[in-house]
Amino acid sequence: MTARIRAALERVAADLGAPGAEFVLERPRDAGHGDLATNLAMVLARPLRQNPRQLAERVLAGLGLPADVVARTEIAGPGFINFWLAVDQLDAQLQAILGAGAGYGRHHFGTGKRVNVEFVSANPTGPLHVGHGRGAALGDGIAALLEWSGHEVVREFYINDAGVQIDKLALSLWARVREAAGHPAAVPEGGYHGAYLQEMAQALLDREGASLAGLPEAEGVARCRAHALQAMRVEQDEDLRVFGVRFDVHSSEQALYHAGRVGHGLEVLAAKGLTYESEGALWLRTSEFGDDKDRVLRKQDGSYTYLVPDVAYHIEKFERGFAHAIDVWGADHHGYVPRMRAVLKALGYPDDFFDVKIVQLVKVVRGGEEVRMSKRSGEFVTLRDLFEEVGVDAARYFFLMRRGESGLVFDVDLAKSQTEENPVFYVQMAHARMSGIFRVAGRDPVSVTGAATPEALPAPEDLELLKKLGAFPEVTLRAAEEREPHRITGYLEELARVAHGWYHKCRVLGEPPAVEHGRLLLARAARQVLANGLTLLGCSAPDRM
RNA sequence: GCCCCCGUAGCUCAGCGGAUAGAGCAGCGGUUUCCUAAACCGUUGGUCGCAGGUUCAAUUCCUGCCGGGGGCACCA
Repeated sequence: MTARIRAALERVAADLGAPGAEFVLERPRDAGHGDLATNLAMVLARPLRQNPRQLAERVLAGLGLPADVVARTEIAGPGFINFWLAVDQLDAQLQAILGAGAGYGRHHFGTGKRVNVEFVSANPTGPLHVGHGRGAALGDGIAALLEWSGHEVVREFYINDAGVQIDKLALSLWARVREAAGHPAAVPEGGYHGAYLQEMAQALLDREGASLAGLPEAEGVARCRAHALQAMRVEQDEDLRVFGVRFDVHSSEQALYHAGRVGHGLEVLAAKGLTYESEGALWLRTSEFGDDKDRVLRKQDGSYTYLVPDVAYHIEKFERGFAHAIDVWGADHHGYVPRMRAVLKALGYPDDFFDVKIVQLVKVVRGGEEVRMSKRSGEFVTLRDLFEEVGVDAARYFFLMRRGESGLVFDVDLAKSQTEENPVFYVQMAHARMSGIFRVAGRDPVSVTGAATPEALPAPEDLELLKKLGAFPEVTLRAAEEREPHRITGYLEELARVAHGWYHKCRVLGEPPAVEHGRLLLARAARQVLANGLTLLGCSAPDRM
């Protein structure tokens, strides 16, 4: 439908002497401006040197769209052309929703493209906290949006299992093991003080025996390192599994070294002439590609900086054949973005290969007071604490409600509340109500088929609901293009509001047969779209609450 | 000092360069013989941080300020 009008507009633009004019044909925010509106006449005003409203008349005269497609048009405001679609197009829209079913809202612009979405990638040095949860929800949400647009998506978790932080973890656990066995010991400067390491130490002693604490330090630390890495992985994986996030690939920093990928990365950079030696260190010329300054790759002491394995990792992603590599990073890494961009640009990768989505901090509020978290002191809110308290659905939904770049206030009381004020509840309730109609009717929604005549949907609320349902594919398209799941939550809340209003105003069961049938179709469509949206966000769509 | 993000209603936030800037909550006023009142309807409330610029058109793009947050390493 939209495509047909767009094509007609393009033809008229060409006829008027402005082929290829860039105009917009969209669903206006204000229902009083029709079903579709275009700014074509205003865009043409400048090149054709003519008044936009006069041009709009010439455009309309040249369109020649039949009355069974467009029922009415008008020229409004500074030169907008508004279109009202013929009413029987609305039944076509209803059939499109029911016909597509669980696939309604999917797109194909990504077909044939492989995309890598890397997220969470928490250091294996402690339990996942709420910030990781936001990253998990966002990364999974973006991955789902990309799948919905036809991409082949790989969800990937990068394990920073090498480097200084892991050394500290191993030393910290070793200290706890010694301590628990009655030896004098202290968690080192800059180490991890959380209670979870005391528990882990005790569990390790129980399993291995007290002799563990008497091992020579080097061996004891090595044992602790191996155990801590493994145990943290298991714990994080389990949290994520319960949270509904599954990864296809776990990439390990250690493995990158072992597989020679790090050396390969350095060779690739050197072969492009991007590196040079200075002051005993090896540098990368990132400043020529948008970074503030050049960056060190190999320090004076011969060890590599954090950048090296990370660059090697992104080279590897490119060489694995991904069209896009999307990283979800915490706000504390945002300063790192220009540097990585510079490197990949220097390597000559396409501009749209690498994209970073930043998630700002999460502020957890309970009873109107902020719940503080501090990894150092060991007092923090873990992801598990949070979703065990509010439920996985609420946690995922809340994490996705805001754009990643915005700070997020997570109101625990609101997330738990079973009232209209809680957006997850509100949206799920709308789905449950639609389901309730079929339950009372004793019918399977899928069994309701056929066409809806205009007489079968007599109320303005019927048409309003149908229109809102019709907007879903545009929302998923834009959300996928921008990689912004919060657009889905916003839409679902609008849809839920319209659906609740419709439910209240428009009876279904017991109406004249034609109306009952039309509204059952509409309820089925609404239930489908609500379910599709919730599924896309990783939330359940309950039939009753 | 430099970089990034944010600044929109009392609060939390939406708003691909378009029309009279929206929603939820809070406030005020209503609604229930009814498929879940766990709901619905109406209404009050705005210098879109400030100043320039580009444009037929700027909350949106650009520049500079102001305010809030985050980041600045041969740490990860």
